[in-house]
Amino acid sequence: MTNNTPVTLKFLAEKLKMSVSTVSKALNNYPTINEYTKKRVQEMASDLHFTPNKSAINLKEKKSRIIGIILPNLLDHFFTRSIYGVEQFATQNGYNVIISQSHDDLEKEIQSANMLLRSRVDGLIVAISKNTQDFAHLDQFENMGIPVVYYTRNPSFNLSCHKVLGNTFQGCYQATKFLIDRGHKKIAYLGGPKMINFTHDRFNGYINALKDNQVPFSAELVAYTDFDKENTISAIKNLFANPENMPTALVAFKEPILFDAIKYLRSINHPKFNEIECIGFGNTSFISYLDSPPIASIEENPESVGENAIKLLLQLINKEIDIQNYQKVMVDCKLIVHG
Amino acid sequence: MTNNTPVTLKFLAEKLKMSVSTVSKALNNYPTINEYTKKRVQEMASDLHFTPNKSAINLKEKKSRIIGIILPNLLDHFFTRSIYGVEQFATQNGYNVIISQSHDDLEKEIQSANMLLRSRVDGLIVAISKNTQDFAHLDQFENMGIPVVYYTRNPSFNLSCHKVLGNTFQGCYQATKFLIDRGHKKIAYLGGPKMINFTHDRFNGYINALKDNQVPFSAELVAYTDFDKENTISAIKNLFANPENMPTALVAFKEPILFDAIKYLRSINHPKFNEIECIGFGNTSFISYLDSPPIASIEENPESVGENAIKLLLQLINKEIDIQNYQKVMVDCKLIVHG
DNA sequence: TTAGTTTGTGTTAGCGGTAACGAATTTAGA
DNA sequence: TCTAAATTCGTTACCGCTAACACAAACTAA
Repeated sequence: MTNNTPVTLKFLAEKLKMSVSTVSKALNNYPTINEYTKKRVQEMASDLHFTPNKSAINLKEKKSRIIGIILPNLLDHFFTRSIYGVEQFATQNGYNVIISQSHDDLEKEIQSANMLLRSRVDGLIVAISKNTQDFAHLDQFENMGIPVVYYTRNPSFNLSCHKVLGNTFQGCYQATKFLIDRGHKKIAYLGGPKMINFTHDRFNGYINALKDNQVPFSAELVAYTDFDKENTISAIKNLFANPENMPTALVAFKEPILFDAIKYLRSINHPKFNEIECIGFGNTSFISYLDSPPIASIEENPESVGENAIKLLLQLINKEIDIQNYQKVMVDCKLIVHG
Repeated sequence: MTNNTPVTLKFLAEKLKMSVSTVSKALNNYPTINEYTKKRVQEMASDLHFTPNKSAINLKEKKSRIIGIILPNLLDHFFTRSIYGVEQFATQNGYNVIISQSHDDLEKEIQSANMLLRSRVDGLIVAISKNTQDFAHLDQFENMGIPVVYYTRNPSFNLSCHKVLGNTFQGCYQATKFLIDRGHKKIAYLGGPKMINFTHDRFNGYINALKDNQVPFSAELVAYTDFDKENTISAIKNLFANPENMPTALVAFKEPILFDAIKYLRSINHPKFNEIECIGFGNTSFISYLDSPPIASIEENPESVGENAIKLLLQLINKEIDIQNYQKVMVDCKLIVHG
């Protein structure tokens, strides 16, 4: 059943004994084409399963109607959920999406960027790898007039770029405030890698909530970890080291890390384990299966982050916003209290 | 910093006072071009950040070096892990990957297929939606000479297609055998939606393990559910309804569903709860956080499934295997016994 | 009747590359 | 010294599609 002659406009034109341009215009519903002619062409096209060649159109139109996304990985539900928001809105507006994972590796991120550049994407949405310090591979896009929107993970020091972020300050503030309102005075904070930009914002949310509610800050109650379990455990050990200053609550920068912490605390039979109340960023669906679940989750609304990123990107593509007029969009978090 | 004149071959040629073809051949390292000329061209190209336009190349070459993937969704770790296998091998061979989610919706699957067809992907890897009965939108590809490999979810009745599957029969057999070897005689089986093709294979694995080990089969110990929690609970109620025929072990078709089952059994304070041993398909990372974890997991090796799919696809693209010579590849599961 | 409009279709150039073919220059062999 | 064979680069057609422009036929108005 394999056709050897591809069905092109030219092929249709020959079959119909018309010119290619008439066929093209008929298929694109040009007003200058006779209705009867349009019908004939469109019928022939569907009979022969004509599929326009996107490469040819891209070449001619100088746009691809493709949006590129670069993100660290697809195993993190934050990212997969954010893609959902991007895809929805992109598809509605006639754009397709190419997703590329960097696996948090700068080299792979550069490869992905170059690939997407060659593919002449109309715009790029990117969450940078944790090692990205140099941005030459991403700056190329703007140099070619292709807008770039950084989302979530972004070059924090750089103001000359478009950003869409979760309002992680507000999320952490709200969580801390919630714990204070429940009577906690010793609230520990377990932060993430200091290279990732939101780490600092979250800490500020924590600090500000303490201040605004006259809860004294103690440096002993703050520790940092990364995505490694061992480091998390040693951070937790430090937080719970001083019997005079024992935390009764914990805010963690990411839920799986919080689960490691909870698991450890239980494994050592912490005397007041049942009284410790925890909150982490994420709102993982697995929480319902845990025996000692966090009291609440900070829902980061990844779909909304993704949707805001693509909305901004499309405005930039359509020149509704000047590419040099750098935007910063914040998406609020929501505290989900678990039954 | 935005360049208004795009850097094309023509532009380079004018700068260098050479012809486009010389520039093209120099960049592609043709042996007929003088070494010194090549050096000049390549330096100029990198100075001006020349990026070849993929659309133009695709149009000329009649291939895109893009592989399309259609899958139900990215929230299921089986699929995201399988993508990893595909991407790795595709990238190594100079192919890029476009991922498109169907969200288990036939209409979206058709849209994705048409989009990928217009993009002239060189090959397609697809896990069909649970509602896909008609395959016209996928058959188009083969009609145009573009190979399609079905993976995991595939049209079970159709032999005229390429398939790469997890050996779900073997996985379920092994799990059942493991439980038998641990002395269980009453092993319940919780199956998935009957429309999904692997459901039947898994059941056969279960049945055959029983037979081969002279464990009597009881229809009371078999129930089916889908991805809905309520249905899972009512299935579990049925399985544990008869006090004369109470299961001591359980094999479930997917881990999150198994977790729902475990949670329910514990919530009703099942008298022998601690003695019940469970196994599910998946090997979710969350298992380590559970208090009553399954005794083992059936690791489906999604990365390997993905890798086998792309390997087969590339062989088809390269005509190392005839497109009509339909292949079926099985990837074995592995039983992972926990702690 | 003649000129100006309207309507419908064809001609053609160009998007950015590739590569077959031709042509000019240099080198080698007799 | 002269011819044949390399070596190196340019000319050109083409991939599939779009759209500006040209153009012919039919229609309208004066």
